[in-house]
Amino acid sequence: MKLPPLNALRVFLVAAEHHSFTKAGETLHLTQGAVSRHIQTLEAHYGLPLFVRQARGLTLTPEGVALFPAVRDAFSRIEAASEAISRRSRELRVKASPSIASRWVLPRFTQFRNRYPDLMVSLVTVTGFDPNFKSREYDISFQACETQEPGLIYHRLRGARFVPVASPALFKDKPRPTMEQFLDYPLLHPSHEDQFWSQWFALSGMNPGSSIEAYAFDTLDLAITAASRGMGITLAEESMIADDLANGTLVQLSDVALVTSWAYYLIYPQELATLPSVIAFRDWALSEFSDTPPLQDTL
Amino acid sequence: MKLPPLNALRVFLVAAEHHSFTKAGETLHLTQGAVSRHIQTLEAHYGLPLFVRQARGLTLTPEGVALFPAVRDAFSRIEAASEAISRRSRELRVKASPSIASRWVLPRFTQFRNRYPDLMVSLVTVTGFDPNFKSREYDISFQACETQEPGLIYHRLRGARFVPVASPALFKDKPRPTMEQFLDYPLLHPSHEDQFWSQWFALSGMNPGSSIEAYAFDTLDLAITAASRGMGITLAEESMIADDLANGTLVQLSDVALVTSWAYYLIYPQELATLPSVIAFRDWALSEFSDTPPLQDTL
DNA sequence: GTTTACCATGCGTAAAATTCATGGAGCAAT
DNA sequence: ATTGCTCCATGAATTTTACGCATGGTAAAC
Repeated sequence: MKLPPLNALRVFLVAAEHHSFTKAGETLHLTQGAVSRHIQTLEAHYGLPLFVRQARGLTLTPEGVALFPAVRDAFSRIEAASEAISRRSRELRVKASPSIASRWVLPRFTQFRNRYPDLMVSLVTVTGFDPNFKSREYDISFQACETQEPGLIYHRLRGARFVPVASPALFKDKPRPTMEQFLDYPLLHPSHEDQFWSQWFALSGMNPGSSIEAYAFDTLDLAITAASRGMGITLAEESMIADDLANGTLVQLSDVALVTSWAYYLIYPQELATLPSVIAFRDWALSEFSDTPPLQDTL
Repeated sequence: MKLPPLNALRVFLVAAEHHSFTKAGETLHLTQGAVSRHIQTLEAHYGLPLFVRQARGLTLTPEGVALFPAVRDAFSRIEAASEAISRRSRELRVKASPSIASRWVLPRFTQFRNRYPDLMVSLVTVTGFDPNFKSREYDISFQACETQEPGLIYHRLRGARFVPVASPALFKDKPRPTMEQFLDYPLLHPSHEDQFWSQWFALSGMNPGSSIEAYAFDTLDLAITAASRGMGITLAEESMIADDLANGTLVQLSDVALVTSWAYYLIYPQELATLPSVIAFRDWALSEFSDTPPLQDTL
């Protein structure tokens, strides 16, 4: 394959569009002389003239006419593909469950955006997990999970640890309840399915019986919000309540923590592992969210 | 329109095809280091990697995969168009009537081919004249004509002048015939239609009567060939018999020349006027065939 | 451990692109 | 004709870029 000088072709294209070397030079931020030389190079390559130079204006020779649409199409094809792939490097869609989104990601999100102002980061909070990223609705996902799918890269962030918390207003002037006194208050369940409270009591050596008066919530986030409004005592994932404990909205009622068998992971498809946006977000998330020092990346 | 560095794109294409910078370098007659730098340039332009470098071999990132077909298609489009237009500059189809072809063009043709060995010149000897070159079967034409069509460029070569010639063998030991004795020999007509002999005799002040014993031929060439074989006396166009007179195959029997109202022209379409092959052939033909010094080209 | 086969990179040089300044050709208006 | 204007072409100098060379590093294979 013997291609003509490609940069000269680019100049040819612009010159042919403008019917002027001078205007082409302005468009390309070149002098008129440089344009002239590029065209000469191209004409020498083909051994024939591409433009008819007249004092009144520039016209294409039949060969120039034949060349023009091919060059235009070829370059617009390259341009389109380039645009497509460079957009992928500037956009990042992060998926998180509502709880993780509002309690983990959002509080720290502006920090990330400030560090990478050119990156268009969006937060997707679909519930349910598309395990193979087949829907392509997001690029990287915060996810609590136990199994690993092939083709995906998993970075463990931290194990989930649940501790009992409540609003200090719940107790008014009374002293904080001991473990045994928890049952005097409404127990808020952060899940409809998992029996977090039963497991936690078992861990503490208690058996409060099966009839625990309680409200159950859809998400961990909602249970925490309810607790912070004084509705009762809930089990909250430690990493989600740092702010609330710090500003006194919630108080931790015990050091006994229920450690579940699953952990939170940051997950993304292997084929996105080379994207700078994915790499940047991963590195940031690991340093922010992990409970262990950053590991050597397996990549 | 902001295009990526085009030469780097070319290198990317070859490297992607070979899955190797080293092999790409060999193909492109570059060192491996130069290829590496081109790819770096391209990756810096996009801000993302296009190749995954492994010790075992090179693979494309998803972005590289997306870019590859676009670049391949774009360059092959340019290549096809380039091939089409540069072929036009290397080929030239010359049209001439059989007489002009065999008596004018062919004897001098090798001279032209030797001067432009890269040019593929072919001689087309269709009879009949496609006045607007619409059939596109030939690029430039030798043609005797009186009228001019718009869109075509005409270069006058020479007027047609007919003189009587015959083979010296026709007269054996007898002296060459005078004008009045021509009728003792067969008169060969170079045309079925035109009454060249009647016009020539009229020019000479003779009236031989309407019943001239004669053979008529389809072309000027055939009549000359017949005369050179001793079949009789013919009227021959001067420029066609230079060789025969020089080597004694034919002898000229009179200085009286019949000058017709038409002339021979070299004709080609205006849109081919910029082709180097057309220009080269035109200049050569004018210097070889013209009976006047070269004119300033009107183009 | 050693070799091998890659790609990356610092540095010096060669080549190419670009600018600047100037010249020349065709056209239009005076 | 003459002048002025608008383009493109071009010689020379300069800046920029590409390239080769030699070397270094890394991961797999022997």
